[in-house]
Amino acid sequence: MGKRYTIYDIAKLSGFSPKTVARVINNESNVAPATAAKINEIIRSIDYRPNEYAKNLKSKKTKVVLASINSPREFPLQWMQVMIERVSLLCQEKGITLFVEYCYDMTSLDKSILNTNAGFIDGVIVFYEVEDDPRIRILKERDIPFVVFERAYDKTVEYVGNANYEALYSLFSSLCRKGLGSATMLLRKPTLVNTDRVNGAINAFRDNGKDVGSINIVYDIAGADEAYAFTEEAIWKGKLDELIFISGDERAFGVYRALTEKGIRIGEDVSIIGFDNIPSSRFLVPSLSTFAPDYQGLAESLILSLFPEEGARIDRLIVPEFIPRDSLRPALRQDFTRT
Amino acid sequence: MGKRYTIYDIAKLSGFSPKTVARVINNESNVAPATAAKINEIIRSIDYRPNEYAKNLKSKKTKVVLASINSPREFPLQWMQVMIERVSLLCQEKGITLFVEYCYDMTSLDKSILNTNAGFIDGVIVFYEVEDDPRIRILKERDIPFVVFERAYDKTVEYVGNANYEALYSLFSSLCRKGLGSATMLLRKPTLVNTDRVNGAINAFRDNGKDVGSINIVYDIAGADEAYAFTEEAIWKGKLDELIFISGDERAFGVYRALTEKGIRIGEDVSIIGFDNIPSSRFLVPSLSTFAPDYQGLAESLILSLFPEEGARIDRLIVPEFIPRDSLRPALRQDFTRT
DNA sequence: TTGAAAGCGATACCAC
DNA sequence: GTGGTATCGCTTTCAA
Repeated sequence: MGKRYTIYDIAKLSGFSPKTVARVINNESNVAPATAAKINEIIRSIDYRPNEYAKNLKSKKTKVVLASINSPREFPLQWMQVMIERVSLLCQEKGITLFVEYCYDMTSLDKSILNTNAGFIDGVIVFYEVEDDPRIRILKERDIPFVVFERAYDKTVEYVGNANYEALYSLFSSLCRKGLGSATMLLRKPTLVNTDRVNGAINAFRDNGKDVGSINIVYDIAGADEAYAFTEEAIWKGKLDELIFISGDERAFGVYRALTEKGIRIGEDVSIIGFDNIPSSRFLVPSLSTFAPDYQGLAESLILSLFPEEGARIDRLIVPEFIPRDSLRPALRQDFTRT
Repeated sequence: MGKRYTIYDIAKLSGFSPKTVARVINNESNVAPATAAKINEIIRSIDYRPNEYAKNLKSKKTKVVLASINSPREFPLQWMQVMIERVSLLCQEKGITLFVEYCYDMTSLDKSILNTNAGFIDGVIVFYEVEDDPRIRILKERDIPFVVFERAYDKTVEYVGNANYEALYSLFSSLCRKGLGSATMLLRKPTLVNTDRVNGAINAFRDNGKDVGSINIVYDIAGADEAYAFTEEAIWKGKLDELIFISGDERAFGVYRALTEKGIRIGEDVSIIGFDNIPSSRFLVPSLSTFAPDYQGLAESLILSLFPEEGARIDRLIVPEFIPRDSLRPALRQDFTRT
């Protein structure tokens, strides 16, 4: 029961040699159609499935990708899941096997696949890279191909991500032209992703003849709690800017709550913009304006940079689409071309 | 460069036989301490890593678990991500390798790992089982151990999940005693998960001497959009019940929006309860009451039922904790013991 | 306590 | 077109 067949069994059953069976299995040329037909019939009838381990012992055939996720201690952010899902589906299409591994503690990678199974893995996607990321050290040491998602600290390294600078530059340029005078940017850490976003906004202000000092950059907004606390304090101190950009829609919920509690009207007294376009954003009252990353495109570029394909262009920086919604003051909301 | 060492290299380097090297690597007994020390030293110095494929060719040693996710077409729900993260971390601890695979189309599983690599995989966690799930057919055929997350349609099958019936029964009992008279339950499909929830609520009504007819069960609420549309219509028709339970916090956002737009006060005119305890729930205004599943416990039970451990009890049904918040009318909110 | 040799189930190379 | 056989790197069995 449950006996597993091998090519030798098929060889015996068909009367041909194991090599010929292998030829049929791998769709090699130089096999008589009749032979192939006969062997294929047997393969089907016994429900033969090759042994993955044997297949990869002599020569590595199966492509294996590892998605390594340095999970932030906060509740995971939704875009991550969409990203993984897209990557998973793509891998399936291309016959790539996908591991997903979360790691909490960058210092104890001992048991991780990344560290243990060199030679087993053909490519790694590094999510949430940190400065001097030990994962990247290991990957470099072991000569394993990898891509980082979003701009890497390590400049020598390939990455794929949102065109954060361009997105923010173009958004704030447009807003400045419509009369925006001041803004607050709430961000987690001064990561490269965030500094790109900040620089985009600042340069837009400058290039549109506005006072760069009117942009208030605030870091250490780890989650919605901090966003709430910050907003509450800003209201209390009477220091609320015209617009708040907050990195990550999930965090925007904290801003909304603080504002709502204090009776400040979002989309009228103040404008809010998020990033990621999680589905719930549409249902906030008023609906949250945000950037929608091209998750599918990002996934494709990620896989392509691990396994380049003839003639396939890799977009390393993909511009997210701005989705204007009711959280923008009417004056700021106009003239965006929704696609 | 990047030459991979084998046990033969180590044998040569140490002067012992490959078998002795293997003994050391696998911590077998019958090795002289001095021998072990010497060999271990060499292993460390050359940064030896065993070949996974060779290791598993003769006899399967590595445990491989596949998380198979039948992804709903809607944006993925957040609890799924938490679940996977917990499972991933647990696998890491136990030296289990975890694959994650999403599938959209239950009818085209051809390219999936599940279908392709039998013999490679030692256990599967099936998420979002559907009726007559082809995945389960394959798993049974191929004799691959598996668990289903949440109560399975297939009665012959092992599962681990939330104690949905108990959770809803106990909640609604408590609410009935505090005077709840009518309620609406918004659900996606009449899955077993949902019918358990429904039955829990209905029986609580009955056992507390309330009219079971006052519970309004509504299916086909796939996402927040449908929840919004339903609520809007209920308001318009003047048919709003005292309380709305909605399966999945994400969907509750639609209810909130409809209610807010119409000026109906949540937590006063009407009470709302969700399920999943996503972090954003706390930031809704008013904060959303919900059930918090024990994700860690669920992950542990899932892995344990795939690979039972001596003396470890498996909780197949884990009661989620009810988190009362401001979305409950004060009269209904009292007397819950927050833990 | 140690080692020799025979697999495991594919692939690869070279004959025919 | 087809087949023989060495080979991949480890485990297993049995003998010393």
